[in-house]
Amino acid sequence: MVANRRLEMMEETRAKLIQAARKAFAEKGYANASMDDLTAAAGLTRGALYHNFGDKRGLLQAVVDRIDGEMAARAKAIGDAAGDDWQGLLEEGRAYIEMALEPEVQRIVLLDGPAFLGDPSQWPSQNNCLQATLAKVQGLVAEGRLKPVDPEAAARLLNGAALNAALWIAASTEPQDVLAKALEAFRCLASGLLAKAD
Amino acid sequence: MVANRRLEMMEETRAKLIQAARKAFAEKGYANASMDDLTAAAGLTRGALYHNFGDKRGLLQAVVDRIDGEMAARAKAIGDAAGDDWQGLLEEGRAYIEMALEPEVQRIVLLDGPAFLGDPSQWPSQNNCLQATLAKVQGLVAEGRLKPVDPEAAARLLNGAALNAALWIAASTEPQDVLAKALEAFRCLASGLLAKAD
DNA sequence: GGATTGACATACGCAACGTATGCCAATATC
DNA sequence: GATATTGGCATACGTTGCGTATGTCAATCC
Repeated sequence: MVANRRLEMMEETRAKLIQAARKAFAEKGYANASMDDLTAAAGLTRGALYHNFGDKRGLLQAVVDRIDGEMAARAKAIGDAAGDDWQGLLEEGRAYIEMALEPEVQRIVLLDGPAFLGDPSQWPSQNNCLQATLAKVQGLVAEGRLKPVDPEAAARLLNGAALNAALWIAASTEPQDVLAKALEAFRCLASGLLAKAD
Repeated sequence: MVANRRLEMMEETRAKLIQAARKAFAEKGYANASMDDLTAAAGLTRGALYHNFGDKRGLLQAVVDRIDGEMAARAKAIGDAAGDDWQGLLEEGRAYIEMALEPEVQRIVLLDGPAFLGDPSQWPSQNNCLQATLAKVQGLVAEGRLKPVDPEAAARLLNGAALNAALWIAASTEPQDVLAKALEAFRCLASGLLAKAD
């Protein structure tokens, strides 16, 4: 039963480091986060870091994968909850915009991620959020409810629009007000994909 | 006539540093660009840098402002060349996507800029590109050709969509093919803003 | 129960940023 | 026109932080 106690410890170490990194990266940004401070906050040293993640970028990669996965799960749950696929797509967009308001998501996944890891679609995690949106668009195109547009193109542009909306909202002094405007504009843009106006 | 020879020299120094920085930042990224190397390539030392720009971020700021200004000028020229305002908006979007394919623009303005300088709309340069798009959208809304959507919201989401399209294209192995798909999708999305289908 | 593996800590070297200081030419002052 | 002064830029230094090489100790293996 007790299997490998060492592997258990290692998983715990990785979890502690990822947790501390989420906090540090979100607060100071990837570039300004000190690995000494970060590991010390987790009750470890840089030794554990380089042993488990190779280098600083490896840790960022792990953190991004984790958050990206959580985002995709939330978006999928919200999208699936809507009975209608089209409503699901809109809800997913809304969820994406709202999630992007969280400092962790915004700073780590949306700003530092692309800058230090390169284009998100090339990430090993495969950008789960994009995949979720893509699946919905593909379904709607197949049903004929959307114009015969390239599904990947549509999904990517929708995601990009949502991202910028989030950055805008986060920087504004009236987030609620701006959120409403952004969602309305998002609905307008998305409706351009419809085969016929609803 | 000869006015201040020292000020002339200083302008030249600033220009040389900005030029070298454009190259270095585009090739290695902001974080990995060494100020020693960069200034040496310009025939200067870090002394000139800190005297003229304060710090490394100051130089990035100056470079971004410069490129952003050039982009806005090009986009405006292209948009104005179209007789129709709506066509102008689409052309501007196309121009934005295509410009974002240039490594300098992509790496410096779109990736490192937001990561190290924060939200673009907060930049002193005021994000000229966004302003140009915003002006066109405002005009079209006033004419009643677009739905009464918040112009700033629409402009920001359009820009965001274009940006993601560019990242996608740049990372693809078939840029021309992907560019076509992206432009088609962009047209679809934008048409969602129209008061009535054209 | 000794040998070995491996997870993590410790110690070191190096690169790069920012600052303090120095130098020298261009302007100002008389 | 000679001296004083300003300021643009170079030089020198301290500090921080990453990555690697080495050490240590507990958990598994034979």
